[in-house]
Amino acid sequence: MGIAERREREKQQRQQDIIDAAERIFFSKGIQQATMDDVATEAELSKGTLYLYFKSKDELYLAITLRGIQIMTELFQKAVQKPATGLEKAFAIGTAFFTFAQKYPNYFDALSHFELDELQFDDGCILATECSDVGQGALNILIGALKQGIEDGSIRNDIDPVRMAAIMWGMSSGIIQLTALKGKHLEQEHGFNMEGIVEESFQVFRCALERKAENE
Amino acid sequence: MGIAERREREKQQRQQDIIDAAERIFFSKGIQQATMDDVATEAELSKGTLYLYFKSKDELYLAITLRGIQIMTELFQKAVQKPATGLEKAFAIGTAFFTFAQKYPNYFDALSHFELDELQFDDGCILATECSDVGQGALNILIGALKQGIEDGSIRNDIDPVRMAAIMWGMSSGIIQLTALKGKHLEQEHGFNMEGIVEESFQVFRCALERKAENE
DNA sequence: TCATAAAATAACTATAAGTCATTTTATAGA
DNA sequence: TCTATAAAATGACTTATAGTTATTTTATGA
Repeated sequence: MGIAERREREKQQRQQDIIDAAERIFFSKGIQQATMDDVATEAELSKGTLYLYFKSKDELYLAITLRGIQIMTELFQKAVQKPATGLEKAFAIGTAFFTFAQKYPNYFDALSHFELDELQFDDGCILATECSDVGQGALNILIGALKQGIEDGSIRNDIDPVRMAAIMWGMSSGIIQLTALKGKHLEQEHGFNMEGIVEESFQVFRCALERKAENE
Repeated sequence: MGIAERREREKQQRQQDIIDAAERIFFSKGIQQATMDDVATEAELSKGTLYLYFKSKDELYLAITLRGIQIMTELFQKAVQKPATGLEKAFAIGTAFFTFAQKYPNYFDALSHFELDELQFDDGCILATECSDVGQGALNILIGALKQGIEDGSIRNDIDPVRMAAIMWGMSSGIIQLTALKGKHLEQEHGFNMEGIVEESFQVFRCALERKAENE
């Protein structure tokens, strides 16, 4: 049944086209200001058609969020390719996270809002579940790096990798939100550059992860 | 002019009453679901009257946010009363921050959203400015503690207190968002308790703040 | 060529934020 | 006490926009 397959492909393509249009509108005007009519016009479709593909405006934004999380996860996967030790991998992931936030601020923003408002989506929302799952996959990469580090001796062995990954995740998110959102303000008011903040944050993590001296 | 003063007092009181009503509505239904008509009914006023006191729904929510930030700042002020050293004060502030988030989750939620969406308010918005200012005051308490710690020798002297305060602020916010929002989920899925996460986060900070051994 | 199903449309409804002409209330002066 | 005026409050109204649905268009297979 080649036709059925083609139609399915076209349907998928149309869905992606709608997300493309929604991205352009949402990212340029801001989600609050953007309307579904805007998106429909941008996608060269009627508004009703949008609702054939997405249940609501929130769900359409969630589709964009998922894209962001997927991109981030891919960056994490690439980041752990080269480094040898677990510690180095952990820092490579950290760097990738900051790079992601800088390169795709709109996706990072979407991610932040998702994490803050995740509970508002019910369990039936497939896209929300997928966002959670893919996000968990990203976290698993970090957990894996920490585990490896404990084994290869580059990371202290008195930490629980899952707990520490959660902590690093939360802390990194917080730092990036700070730098990404208030970066310019902090630079102007306090005169310190954001890369320095990020660098210093890494020092904090290094201190927490590295094996303590034997004489302690 | 005793009458003018009384009227001013009454006006202030009414404003507070509206915020009270809005809190009950917003906190129970959620901001998205709550309507200004709901608030008006709860406040036993007409909707038009609400708009005599607040320019918009967002601004009304900002008034609630400000309350939260003020409460948090007061907790910080109390927290630094007892401890002697700067390091102890810093940790007392950290504890106060976590306590605040646990005791007033709705205020913490408001604070998180404010930090994430702060830029959407223009400079003319007095309430937004006030939130920023009071929030800066809270941060200044932490900065002061770090400065004192550097002087009294309880905190290593190779850090910049302002930068480190910003980092600790960002990281703490991130951790609390993680524990406050996903706490139950993490407990069920991964079986670790939130207090442990918070405790371990403190260890990370301790490691970053304490003076290194002399032999390094 | 026609019947059918899938896809798309656009006019429609519903909801809720925000406004404004009007009414009510409180106060100061006659 | 009565009245003019200003402040405060009202609620019906406007506007904006998310979401729905009856209808139309298009593609497919017999």
